[in-house]
Formats: sequence, C-alpha cells, structure tokens
Amino acid sequence: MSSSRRQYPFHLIEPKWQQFWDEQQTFRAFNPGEALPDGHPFARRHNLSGKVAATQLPPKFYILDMFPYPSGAGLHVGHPEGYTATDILARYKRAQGLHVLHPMGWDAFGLPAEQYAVKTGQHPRNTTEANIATFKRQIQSLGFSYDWSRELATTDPDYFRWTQWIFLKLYNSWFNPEKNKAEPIETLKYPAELENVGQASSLSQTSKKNGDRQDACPTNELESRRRAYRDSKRLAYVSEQPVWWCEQLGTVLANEEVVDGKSEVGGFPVVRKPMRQWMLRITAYAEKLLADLDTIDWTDSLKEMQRNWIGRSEGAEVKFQISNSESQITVFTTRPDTLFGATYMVLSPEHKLVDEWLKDDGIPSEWPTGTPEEWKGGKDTPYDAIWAYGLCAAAKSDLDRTALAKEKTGVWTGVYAINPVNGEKIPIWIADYVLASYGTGAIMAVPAHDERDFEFAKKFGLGIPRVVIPAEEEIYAIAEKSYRNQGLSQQEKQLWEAHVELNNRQNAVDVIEPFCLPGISCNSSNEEVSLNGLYSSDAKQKITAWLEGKNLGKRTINYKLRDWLFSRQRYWGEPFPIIWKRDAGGNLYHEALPESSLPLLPPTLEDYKPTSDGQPPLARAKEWLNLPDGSVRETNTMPQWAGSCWYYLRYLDAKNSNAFVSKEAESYWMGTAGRESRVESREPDSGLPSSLVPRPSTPGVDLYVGGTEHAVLHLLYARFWHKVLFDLGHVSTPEPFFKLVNQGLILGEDGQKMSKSRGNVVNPDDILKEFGADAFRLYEMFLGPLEMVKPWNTKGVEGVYRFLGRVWRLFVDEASETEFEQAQTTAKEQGSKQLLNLIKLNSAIKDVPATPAQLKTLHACIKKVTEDLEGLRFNTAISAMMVFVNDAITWETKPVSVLREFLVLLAPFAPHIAEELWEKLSTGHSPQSTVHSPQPARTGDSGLRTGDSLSYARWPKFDPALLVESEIEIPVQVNGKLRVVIKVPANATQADLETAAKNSIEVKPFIDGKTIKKIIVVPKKLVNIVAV
RNA sequence: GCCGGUGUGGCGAAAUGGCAGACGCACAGGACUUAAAAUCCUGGGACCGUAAAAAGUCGUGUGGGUUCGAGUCCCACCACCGGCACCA
Repeated sequence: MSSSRRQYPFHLIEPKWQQFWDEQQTFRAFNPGEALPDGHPFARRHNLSGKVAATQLPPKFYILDMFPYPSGAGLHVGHPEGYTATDILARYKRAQGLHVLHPMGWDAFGLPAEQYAVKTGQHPRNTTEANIATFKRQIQSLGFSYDWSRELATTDPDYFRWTQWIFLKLYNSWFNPEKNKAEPIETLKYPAELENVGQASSLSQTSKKNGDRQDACPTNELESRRRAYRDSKRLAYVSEQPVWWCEQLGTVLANEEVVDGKSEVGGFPVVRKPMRQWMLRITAYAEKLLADLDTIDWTDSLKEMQRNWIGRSEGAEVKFQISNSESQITVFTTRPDTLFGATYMVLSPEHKLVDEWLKDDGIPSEWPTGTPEEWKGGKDTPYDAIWAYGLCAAAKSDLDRTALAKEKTGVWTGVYAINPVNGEKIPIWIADYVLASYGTGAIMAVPAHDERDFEFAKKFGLGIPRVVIPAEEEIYAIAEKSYRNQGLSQQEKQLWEAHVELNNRQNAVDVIEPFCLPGISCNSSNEEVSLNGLYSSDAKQKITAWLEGKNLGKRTINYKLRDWLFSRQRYWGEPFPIIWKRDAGGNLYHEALPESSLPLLPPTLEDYKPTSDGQPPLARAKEWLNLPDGSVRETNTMPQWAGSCWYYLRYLDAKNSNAFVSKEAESYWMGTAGRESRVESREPDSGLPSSLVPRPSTPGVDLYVGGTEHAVLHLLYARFWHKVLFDLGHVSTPEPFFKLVNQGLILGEDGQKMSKSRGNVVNPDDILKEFGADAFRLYEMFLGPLEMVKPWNTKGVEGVYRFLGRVWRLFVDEASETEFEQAQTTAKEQGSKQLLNLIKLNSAIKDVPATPAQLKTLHACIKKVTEDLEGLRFNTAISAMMVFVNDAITWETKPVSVLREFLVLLAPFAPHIAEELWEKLSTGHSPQSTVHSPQPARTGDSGLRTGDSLSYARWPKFDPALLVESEIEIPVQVNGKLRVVIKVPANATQADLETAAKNSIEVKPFIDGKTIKKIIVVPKKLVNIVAV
C-alpha cells in the first residue's frame, strides 16, 4: 500500500494550512468587549473592528464536543467521529455568518493516571500532561477548527478552583420546596423548637464563638442542634448510608459505577458498607430534571433513558399499625386501590425496624403455635430467623439479590400488622426482594395483583384474594377485535386471560394467575368506604382521600433517582474545601473553607495508596491534613464527574480569574443577551429557504455531540448543577444543552467492538499517514448516518481518498504536477511547501460564464449539501459532492466561478485541500468573479482579500430557478406496475400527461380491451392507469 | 420482562406514500503500459430466457392490513444491538 503513488500531496498541504490557521488564529471566537485583532478574517467578514459589544456581534453558535479523558492509549477512530461532525458544522456555520464557539479540553482527573501513580510513584500530573500532549497532537493533526485559546483541563488549579467554588455553592444552599428552587442556606427557617430566641447570631459568628463562651451550655446545645438541622438541609451533605465499597480499587463507588455487582472500572467485586460520605441532593431536582426534558431538543431515546433513570411514580404512602405495639410501618404503593387485597407485609432486611427488633425485642420469643415450618427459615425462634436471614442478605452481592430466575426467599418475623381498611391481622415478613433503597423499604403485599407478591405468596401459602377484575367494556372491545382477527397486544391478552379465569372459577376467592392491570375493584369495602365497581384510577383517588382523612396515609410521588454519592477515596481528584472540627460537646462537625482560600491544592505525596487503616491517600499528608487550630481537612476527593459538570461554561471565559464565567460572556454565548432585539437580520439574503435561515440564538449550547455512554450520568449531573447555578442566579438558562446528538459507535472491520484484545483497533495516525486528514475526515462521515453504529472498513477510505484525488485533478495541471513530483524526489530533505507552487492550475479552468447545465449541476449540489448539513446527513452530502465532481471532470471548459463555489461547499469536510485549491484559484484568477453577476452584496462586503483563508468565505446560496427542468421524465404505471417512462415538457398539464400516457406504445398492450376505471395523475411525478 | 433503535445487493449505504438500490467499496471486462501500479471507460439485485438482446416473473427480516400505488403508514411476529431490570 505504502508503495502506491499519492493521489495528491496532502503531506505538504495539511501541515501548511494547519500552521496557517494557527498563526492567523483563524478560529478564535471573541467575547463581547474583547478587541478584535486587526485584519482578522472574522472582523473583515462582519465589518467589525476594535472592541465590540454583544449587540454588535453576529448571532452565536455554540457547538460542543464531549471532551475526552486523555488515556495513555491515545486516540482511536471512534473519538474523531463526533469531532469531525461538529467541525464540519462549525465551519459551515462560520461560512453562514454565525459567530461560532467551538472549544476543546480535557477531562483529566481519573483513575488510570492514579493507578499508574500507585504502581510507579510517578505523580499523576506527569502522566496526565503527557497523555494530553499526545491527544492534542492527534486531534490537531485532523485540522479541527477549535479555538485553542480556550483550552482547559479539569486538573488545572485555575479550573478546579471553580469546581471547588461550585461545590461551596451547593454546600451553602438548600432546596426551598415552597419556592421550588435552591436558595442560600441563610434563608433556611428553623423549626419552632430550634428558634434561637433573643439571640440573632448568625452561623459564622457561632463557629468563632467556640472558645470564649464555654459556660453557655444551653446555647451550645441549641447551636449544635441548629447546625445539625442546617446540615441536614444542604444540597451537599454528609451521610452515613451504606455505600458500595470496592476493595481492589480502594474506594467507594456511586450506584451508577456499579454494574452487575462489579465495579464498572476493572470489574472488581464490590460490597455494601456503611461509611461517612458526601452526597449531593439531586433528588430535590428530580421533578425539574424530568419536566424540563420537554423543553430541549434531544432524541426520544435519550430522553426516555433519563426518564427511566429518574423513575417517577405516583402512588400513596399507607401506615400500617403493628399488632400489640405502638409502632407503625409506612409503605409506598402505586396501587392503593388494592389495599383490601393486602394479605401480608414485607420489610427489606436493612429496614430500621428490623434492627430495633433485634436490639429492643419487639418480636415474640417463640414462634406462635401453628406457625408453618417453611415460615421459620429453619430456626427455632423468630430472633434467630431474622438474624440469620439478615446476615445472609448482607453477604449476597447485588447480582445475587437481583438475579432474575431466582426463587424468592424470606422469613416471618412472628409479628402481625393490622390492615387499616379491614382490620385484618396480616403477617410481617422479611425478604430481600424488597429493596431498602426504594420507597420506604417496606411494602404491603397484594399477591392477586402483583407478580412478585404472587410468587412469594404461593411459595409460603399466603392468601391471594382477588380485589380487581377486568372492566367489561375492555373485554368487549377485545372480543370484538379478536373476532375480526386483529392481533392482540400483551396487555389485551392478559386482560382476556384474567377474564377467562374469572368465568371459569366464579366462586373461588384466590386467583391462580395474578392480574396486574387496572380494572374494576371488587371485595373492597368496609363500613365507611367502598371501592366496589370503581375503575382503578377512581378507586385510587377514593381510598387515598379516605386514608388522608383518617391520617393513615397520603398521596405521594416516588423517584428511583437516588442522591448522588459525591466523594471518592482517591488522590487524583478535586479536594473538598471542607474542614472538620469539634464543638464544646466533642461533636464532630464540618465547615466550609472561605472562597478566598481556593484553589485548595492536593498535597504532594510519595505514596498514592490508601493508608493502612483504610483512610484515603490524602490522609498520608500529615502537614496538609492538620491545621494549626486543631481542625482537620476532609480527605475525600470529588468524583471525575465533577469537572465535567460545568466545563462547557468555563469555555465561555476560560481565562477569567475573577469568576467562573463573566456575566457578559455567559449571557452572550448561552444566548440570552438581548434576545428580543437581535433577531436575525444580519444576512438578509442568506439564500436559504426560511426553514434554514439561522434561527435567533438558542438558549444554551446549540449542539452537543457525544457518545451514548453518557446518556444518564454525565448529562444528568451536568443538568443538575446547571439548574442549581440557575436558581442561584449564576447562569441565565435553566438547561445547559439545547440540542444533543449521540454519535454511533464505530466497530472494527470484523463488526465487533474495537478492543485491544480483539486486535481490531484502528489507529488514526496510520490512516492519516497514508491517506491524509481530509480523507480520514471524509471517510468518517461517509461511513453512514452519524447516529448509527457502523463498522470501519479501510478500503472505504481509499474510495473517498480517490474522490479527493479527482477533485485535485479537476483543478490542477498534470504536466506541472509531474514537474513537482520530480522536484520533490530530488530535493527530498526540503520537502518544503514552496514546492507546491510548482503545481499550476488546470488550463481548462477559465474565467468564463457558466453554461446552464453547469449551473444546474452546481446548484443541485449546493442545495443538497446545504440541506443535508442542516439535517446532519453528512454521508449524503458527500455523495452529492461526488456527483458534482464526476460531472465537472468531464467539462471541457471549467468556469472559475463554479469551481470556487464548489470549494466553499467542500471546505467544511476537507478543509486543507479546499484551502490549497482556493489559494491557487485566487492567485490564478480574480477572486471577485462569482457565479451570479447581479450580486453586488456578494463581492462587495465579504471583505475577504486574496490570501485570506476560505474559512470565512460566504456559504453559497442555491437558486431554485436554475434547477428547473424544461423536460421531465414521468413513470407510467398500469395497475401499479411500471410499464414505461415518458418524456414530457415540464409544464405539461394533467390532461397532457394522461393523453401522453394512454397513447404510449408501451402502455397500449396493457390497456387494450380493458376498461379504464381510473387514472391517477400526480403532476411532475407519475401516472397510474387502473384498468380491468 | 420493560423501554429505545435497527433489519434493503457480495459489503457500507440511498430513497417528502410515487421509476428500490443514488454515492462508494469489492468484483468483472476493456483502454493506456514492455509489464504492473495509478488513471480512464463499461457492466452489474435474483430468477427465467437468449448467440447476444428484448420481453417476462420475483424482490427491502416474516405474516397480515390500508391504498390506484407500501422499503416508507397500521397490526402481529422474528432476529440483532443498546439501556433498564424484584423500583412495590
């Protein structure tokens, strides 16, 4: 392969233009108030100079890639897929006259660098910096139009200083349910018993007072209770909950980082362990995170994933009195209408009542007489049974507990509860099919109408009384449908089965198949309330109202979403700006460091392992750890997600040392500055159909492209932080990412996921060396639709590479190229770009008017490429350009004006070759000549000069008039089958078409001797003759 | 199990309900060449035909339906991919 002749000298062209763009800062974006450099092509294109206010700048377009974690392995071909797509769009939008922000940075904290440090003792910063350098070199070699002046790394103290700052905002805020937003913690009202009567001391004062008021014991007591209350309300709080501890990684993990009972990174076993952890109160935002999905332009599947993750469900909490006891058990249920069918209850093994019973003896010392053997779990007393079952559950991995086919297990506690609606005594069980972490960790079991409860009840011989039956109307509808032989859905089949069972077993109380759909309540009444005859939705309302009236329950909404476990026992992450102190009573409490102390740097260590007593590595740095006043630093660090939660905001103002982003930059780039006044009017004749005219700036990032692997975590966390910042007035939009697209995975040539172990990894460096960056970019896009999963095929790169070769030959003179080649072999070591000057323009390129046919070819291409770019259909846009070139290469005379506009279309996709040919065209021919002569606006104010990059050249517009055909081909069908294609004038009437079709020789045999029943004529499309 | 996505030539793919397979890869034949590479031209869904054509039939995962007309819309099913999964 390497022996084959180069299609064109990309090895000289690509570095030449990359250097040019870099030197000219071609792709810098400018913040409001920033001075535009003299002669910058952006300034010239828009007739701007000096310091420019937000209102004078063109509308913004913020196009963002998910920044990469710079791993040691370097880039693989999957990374540049999204980057190429965004780069093409960035260049396209620039050509359209928008002010494009297109930045790149590094998500550089993370485990691999730390693990390497543990092994080698090398500071993770060194590895990280080396990896960033590799990634940056590789990314830059692809010619992406990033504004590198805004580059950032999450590991940079100037960056994580603000990550810590945002953490302090979270720490110092609470969620006010009345206003439905976060507020500074100072606005928190204390419950009456904690009101600090007569002493209006503020928080900061009290903490300083520690030393001098030792005698004020009651105050201290009150203060510490107030502090505890306050701390329990913060958006960042400390919790002792059980967490996933991974021994091998030496850290706890978030729920989201545990997959199938193993760590997502490394696949090591994890166990539940109670530890003191920092949590972020993301659950307070569950409703907003869910509701606001409707305001953003994401794919349905992505929104659906987030909805499922948040997992909202409406239902009721119901209190059950425990028999012979003061205590109550509260359960959450989505089917309060089935309350009359509850025949037992289940507590999760971790339920706090279980602990109480084991400690304080709320359970009978003996099994009640007549207890079935299988209820006892093989133990002699309830105590032993509960104890043993709890141990057993704790030992099980998550995988074991949630295994699908697993048979349900459980033990009876010997205790009964009272069903509040009918006073029945129902047994309370402990079983691990009830999760401690969802709802209240306890359920009422309605075996007749819940699969799981049914399975359990059958195994242990518990009652399964029916309290819901299918609604008659629904059954009628199904009967009718099945009579008409229409297929039935799963639900309809279930309804039907339940109906059949009911008919066959009229008198049976217990059901033999659970019925879990809504229906009509039965057997559900007491002296005060009856649900009988009501449909489930109505029954729910009625029973909930009754329960509320008796203070036995209330309507509730529950979420699957848990609070975010935010601390890690690692070195290579942001340290928490938090210190720990003891109050006079000896209670440990935490306090935030002042903002002025940021950034809080991690200490330098020799050894990056956790301490021998299981403390995080930061605890090794004694001097760092212990402060002179006796307080101690927090030794946890933040998770990798922290830095990626807000990086898109830092790009807006990456060098600002006074704020995480300035108000002006934020409101301009996030699209909320002067929205009313700045409705698009800058480019009056952009030539696009109205649907394609650039919209007024959208709120937030205009387009965010990245992999599906971040569908839930990163995208949910980032939305959460953004909403907090919004509530606190630090950003001006409620959502960060207006439009989001997931690029599909690129598989190896064998159709398998690329991985080292399969040996099917394609290294972009190799492709670049052989075919060049432009061919690589083109191929990544030509592969198929952006969102699809698709296999790589290096042969396919050759195809687009050949296309670029044809483009090259369309423009250059072959004889001069031979000269260039010879010069290149003799003057090898120079290999200089000066040699490119030897290559002359093709002599067929002339400054002549284009023929109508040529214009048609060009404008068809402009139309297709423009529309496809708007719809992110890069693959078909490329094929349109191939069609153009295949045609243009046959022209004897090639008008400069046509080729020039074609280059503008090609430039976003293959910018290097486009720039080179543009330059040749400009030096060889007047840059003023364009396709349309009567267009002073075009040539006059673009401000571009010979020698300017074509990056700011105007995107051509297509003229529909040029695409009109004089004669068109119309397919003629008889009875839906194609018989002939006839040629008619484009303006033929329906009657003309009909006559022409009927008279066609090819059609005659199919209609002769038949009656023509109907003729369908679709103007400009087709004729269909129906004849029998 | 639930949710979402995808099924079209040898391969990647394209087609506002209106000529299925644009564009590209691979392949075959030809031109150029001493030869090869590169380049250029030509061909191509399957079947049935034929010396070669033409004509004809079938064809977008499977089975139904709507329609003058379905890859496209509706219903059911199958396969593969991704996500969630005892969430009460």
